[in-house]
Amino acid sequence: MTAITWQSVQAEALRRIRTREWPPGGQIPHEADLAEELGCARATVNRALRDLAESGLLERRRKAGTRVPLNPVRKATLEIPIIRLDVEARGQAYGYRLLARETTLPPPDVCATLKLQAKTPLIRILALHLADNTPFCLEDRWINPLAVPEIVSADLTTISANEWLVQNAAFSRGDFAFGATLATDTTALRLSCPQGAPLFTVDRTTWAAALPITAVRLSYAPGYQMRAEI
Amino acid sequence: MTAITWQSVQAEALRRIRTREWPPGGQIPHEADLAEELGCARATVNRALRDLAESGLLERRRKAGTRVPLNPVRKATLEIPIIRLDVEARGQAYGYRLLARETTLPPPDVCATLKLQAKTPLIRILALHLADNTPFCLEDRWINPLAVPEIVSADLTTISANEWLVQNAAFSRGDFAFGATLATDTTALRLSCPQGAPLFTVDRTTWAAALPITAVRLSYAPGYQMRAEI
DNA sequence: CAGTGGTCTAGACCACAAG
DNA sequence: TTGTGGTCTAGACCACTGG
Repeated sequence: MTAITWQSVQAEALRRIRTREWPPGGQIPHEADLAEELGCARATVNRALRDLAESGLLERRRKAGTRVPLNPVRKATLEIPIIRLDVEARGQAYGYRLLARETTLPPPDVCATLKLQAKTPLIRILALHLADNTPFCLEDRWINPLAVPEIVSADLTTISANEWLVQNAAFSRGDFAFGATLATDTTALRLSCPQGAPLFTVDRTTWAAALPITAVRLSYAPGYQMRAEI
Repeated sequence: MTAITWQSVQAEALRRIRTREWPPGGQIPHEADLAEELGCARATVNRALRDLAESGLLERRRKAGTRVPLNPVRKATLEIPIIRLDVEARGQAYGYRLLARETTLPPPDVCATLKLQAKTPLIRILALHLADNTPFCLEDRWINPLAVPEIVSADLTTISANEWLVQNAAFSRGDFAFGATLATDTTALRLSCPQGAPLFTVDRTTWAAALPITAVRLSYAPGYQMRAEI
């Protein structure tokens, strides 16, 4: 008969935060006290409060205790699916077209983001993702063949580099930067959109430990929105 | 003498996923088996695998067991600070200017996102956030006074609505949509940027249970990037 | 129906950091 | 130094869901 779950403890904690029974900037009781008050084990309280701390609603420090932050930095979770699934989730038919593939020396900015010597040849991929036969997203990618040697023999005309890498190059770390850019003339042509249209872009870099795997810029067709919840 | 932590179990699990010792699409051993193999308690294995499942690297289902997903949907964590802290974290001086404040009937699209009757008057705020005295972000906000009555007497000339709401209106749910828009003439004027510049925008709606609190569009000055890690 | 993950407990020890 | 959260354990029961 365990009516008390960590979720119920969490809900009660949330209530106290919202009602300011636990005021912003203030300490809250120790885990042990709360456990006794609520009639459950300390581990249960720990689970509830740790979870709140991970979403930014509490700050916990050993010895210092737990407090309600004055300026909570909320954490939203962003789901990063492969592009094909993103399209299919919208109920549209996915299409893919490889526009270019070459092995060449990367420009300085790509070297910098990947922290590579300028003389390392990389594989460059240019590809278009389609939704219901209209351009959805333009993929401009650089791949480090030293990190994923199998890529050189991969057939990237039927499967996108995006998807191939997700399935074949487990990475340990990735950086994302979201921004807005103008459609240049060539980009506009490829995305079938007006020149000068505002494009939502994602710059992403992935690493296997210290070894850079790939850097990619995804330029989404006008109107695209990336969603998240909190 | 507990040399085995849930982090070490997680690292071992990650290794097996990366080396394909646990292949994509395949089942992995039960928690109990793993616990025995690794010489720790099942709770420790549970903590490690649950955490991996939360980042999308494993799929767990009662009775069905745990498997490595074929197309992992990775989860990135976005930190959403109040704008002032965002500016200050860049080492810039924060500034704020209230451009307009009125109580009026919202346009249909705002009613729709907030799921309100068209005849509900809302508070509209237009404000500019500055970094080192240059425009950083334009805030166009609608607030439901029924959700936060105290707002009507708040002095929003010195503290931004952004900050005031974070501190005074604990919300339970929020939606985000990130996109790119063109700077219109008036927006360009306010952000001191060329007309037609690409702007990174965030549309955010927050709720207290079923009660809509606020809808806001943040338009960032050209060049702004939002970052995340995985 | 039965196997798997989900969770709770009571107790213990430990790591960290504030004072 | 010492209080606080972080974690592990061993065992137990439960909830969900696949077969």
